[in-house]
This record gives sequence, structure tokens and C-alpha cells, in this order.
Amino acid sequence: MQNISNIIEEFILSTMGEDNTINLSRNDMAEYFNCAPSQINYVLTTRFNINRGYVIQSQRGGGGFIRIYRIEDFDENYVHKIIDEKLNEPISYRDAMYIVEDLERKKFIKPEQVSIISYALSPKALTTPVKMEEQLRVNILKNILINIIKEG
Amino acid sequence: MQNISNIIEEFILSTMGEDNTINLSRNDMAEYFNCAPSQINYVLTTRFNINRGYVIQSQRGGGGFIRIYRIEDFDENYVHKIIDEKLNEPISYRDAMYIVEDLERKKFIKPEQVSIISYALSPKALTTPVKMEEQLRVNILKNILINIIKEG
DNA sequence: AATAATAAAGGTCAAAGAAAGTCAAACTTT
DNA sequence: AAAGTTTGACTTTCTTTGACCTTTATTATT
Repeated sequence: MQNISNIIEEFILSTMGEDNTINLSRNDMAEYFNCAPSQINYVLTTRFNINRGYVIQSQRGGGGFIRIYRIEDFDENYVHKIIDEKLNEPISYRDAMYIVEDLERKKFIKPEQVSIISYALSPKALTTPVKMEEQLRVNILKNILINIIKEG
Repeated sequence: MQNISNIIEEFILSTMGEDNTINLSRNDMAEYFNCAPSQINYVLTTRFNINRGYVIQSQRGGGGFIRIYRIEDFDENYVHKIIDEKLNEPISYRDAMYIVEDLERKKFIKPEQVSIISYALSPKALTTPVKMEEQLRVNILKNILINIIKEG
């Protein structure tokens, strides 16, 4: 028997529109598939995560929603490769900026954006009482790049 | 289902005139949208607050009204004031973005930069094993603003 | 004309409601 | 045994509602 996670995955894939986007309600989905609401989260984190080229946005409360975006041609995407290969472990400011400047040269990022990124990743911005500056830096840079890809 | 707060927000934005001002009656609005009058206050405090660059004036009693206007102009000191007054303690993603979006409207930050900032400040980017997300957020945003001022 | 009463706004705040998120335990499949 | 899936209790976030409060304008009374 097919497991429910696969069925939900299929459903989402087949329902996703031309625009590579889908909006859904977690509760409605859970009711429709007769499963626990957290099952939906399970499907999202295992099947629609960034490693597979998806980005999730959501909002709670009345009128809440979950929105899934598919990044087109994710596998051939150069930025994707960088995320995979270079942003897997803590990174220094210098190395991070090498990557960013490279992406600027390749026109993935605009000059006005480079400056913002450099301010956000600078040691000054990320000074913490706990030793985690470099880890934070990957998190942030990764999140920036993923979302730039998503924008298309 | 769309929530009513968003609908009311849209309505106000689309009704706001060239002069960046709008006058409305709380009771009439509530009746029109078929909601509690205090719902209007909720929309005002969450969507048309000073962080987003709006000022509210109102009067009670017969002939009472609520007037919303958007502040257009800004000067160098304005940003300093924000840094001084608003970026002194931990801040939520929402409040941070209100500030950023306001600064965009005031042409201090470009739209392409706003998105980068939002990705850098998002809860996803700042998730840490230690509870310091909101503190980090001020650090980063402060550093970004200070450096933009320096550029200018 | 001065004062009192009433009506007409808008304001505040806390409780309830409506989503979604997290996490660990139990269960299944490989 | 390890990996993957399912479930449910608990948490967090955001929105909606309603009861009660304050301010202002208008009307009635002296």
C-alpha cells in the first residue's frame, strides 16, 4: 500500500499550477486526507524542502495558509550548486564574500544587493556572546540565496 | 479564506488619495465590512502604525473621525532616530520589516534591497540553538542601516 | 447663558478562536 | 537495527469579538 505521505506529495505536485506555486490550508488538507495536521508538515519537510528545490512560506491565525514555490530548473541552477557544495558548514566573512562577489560577477546578484549582504554577514552584525558567528553566516547567506533563486 | 484584516487594509490603501490621506468613520467601516468596530482599530495598529510610516489622528463624539496619513519625507536624522529609538532591544521579524518597508517608501532603501534584508532577518535565517533570534535581528538591521547611511 | 443630560463617536483590553509549528513517542517498512 | 512514517499533545502566532471606558457634540432644562 502506498503510504499517505506519497499520496499527499502526488496531490500537491499535480495541483501545482503553471506559476509553480500552490496555496493550501493545512487543516483542510488534513481533513481531506484524513490524517493528522502535522502529517502535512512531515510531507513538506521531507518532500518540499530546499534540497528538492522548494520554498515554503506560511502564516498562522485566521486566514492562515501554507504556500509552496517550486524553483524552476533547480538542479541546473548554479546557485543551487553553491548552496550544496559551499554552504554546508560554518564560513568566514571573507569566504562568504568571495562567493557573493562571484555571484555578482555572474549577474545573480545586483551591486546594491551585495552591499546589503556584506553588512548582514559582517562580523559586527553577527557578534554574539555564544560562539556561532560562522554558523549563523551560512544560515543567513543560504536563506538569501534560496530566496533570490525563488524570485527567479 | 482571506482574513478580513487584509481586506480592510487593501480597501484603505486603494481608497487613499493622492494626498496620502484618508478620512474614515470607524462605525461606518465596521458596518460596511460587517465586523466589530474594534476590528478597525486592529487593522490600524497592525497595518497603519508608525513603523510603517503612517500617522493616525482621530476624534470622538458626534462628527468623530479617523484620519490616516502617510509620511512621505524623511531626512538623515530620521534614520538615526530609528536606530536610536527602535533598535535598542530585541525585535520581532514583523516589526523589523515594518521599519524596513517604511524606509523603502521613503526611498532610503531600494526595493531590491528590501528583499535581501527580509531574507537576512527572517526567522528561518536566524534560527539558533540558543534563544537570541530577536537580539541578532537588531544587530544585523542596525549594522545595515548604519552602513547605508555611511554610503550615502 | 449656564448647566445637566443624552447621544454619538472612537479607544482599550482581554478572552476566545483560528490557523500553523514543534517534537517526541509509537508504529512500519526496509 | 535503521530509516521512514504516523499520531497526538502542546506551543506560538495572528485574528476576531465583545464588554466596558473616555471624549466630544448636541439637546434639554433651569
